[in-house]
Amino acid sequence: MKLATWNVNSLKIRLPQLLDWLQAAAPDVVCLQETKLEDARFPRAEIEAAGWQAAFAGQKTYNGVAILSRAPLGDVQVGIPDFPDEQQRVLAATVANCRIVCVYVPNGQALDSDKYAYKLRWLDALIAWLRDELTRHPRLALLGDYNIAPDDRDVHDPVAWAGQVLVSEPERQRFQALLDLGLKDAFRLFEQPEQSYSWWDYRQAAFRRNLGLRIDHILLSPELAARCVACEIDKAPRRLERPSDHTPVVATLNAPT
DNA sequence: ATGGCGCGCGCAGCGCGA
Repeated sequence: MKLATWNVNSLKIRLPQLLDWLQAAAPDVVCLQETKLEDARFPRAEIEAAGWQAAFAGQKTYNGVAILSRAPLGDVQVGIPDFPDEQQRVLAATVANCRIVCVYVPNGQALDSDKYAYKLRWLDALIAWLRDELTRHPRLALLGDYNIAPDDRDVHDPVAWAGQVLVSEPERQRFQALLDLGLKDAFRLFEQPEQSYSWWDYRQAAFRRNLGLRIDHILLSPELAARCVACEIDKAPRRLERPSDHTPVVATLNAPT
């Protein structure tokens, strides 16, 4: 089973690329972020015609998450329980006996911003919810745009980025708190190329120069981590015309024994 | 040189992302 996450930065613009990528990469479950579409405008027909089930929770202009699956999606849940939020950033569903949680973590903008305080509160609520959720779902995968580069090796220029949003210590502590729940960073279960990133700024020819950050992650509960045989960043979509600034991350799991 | 690009909205130029 292949699980994937991709921040598409507008599903309206990226739909043709997404459909091509689904065909080429052949994942089983895909979590999307920044769809930027109201539910009434979600391209359900095109996605279903390509052979996918879809659950989605969107809004106009900002945010928006979706889960696509070859197999039926059950127990769809929008948002973090007991954390009222107008921003559509969380979607969970059960697929093939696994709980899939799709997240678009707030960016935070800057350390002195209200948005940063919201990011930390949001992450605390996510952690508390997942602690509980893991007791109910031993097979759980948390996929998405975390807007956190967990380690200096996930940053092209750690000195320039030191202390800034996406790499600050409070954010990294929240990422560690997710690992402390027993979740494993699928990408780091394996030997990886140096300077592996999942996002590059549109400016400064950042992709060509590989000035990126690794901020899109797949975290797996122990039971799923034990079945994980590969995790890769797929840079191919970033080379296309009008790409998303993020690129997909894919984890491959063996069938349960 | 704090911009630089791309997106949505909506029809000019701004807010936002990371």
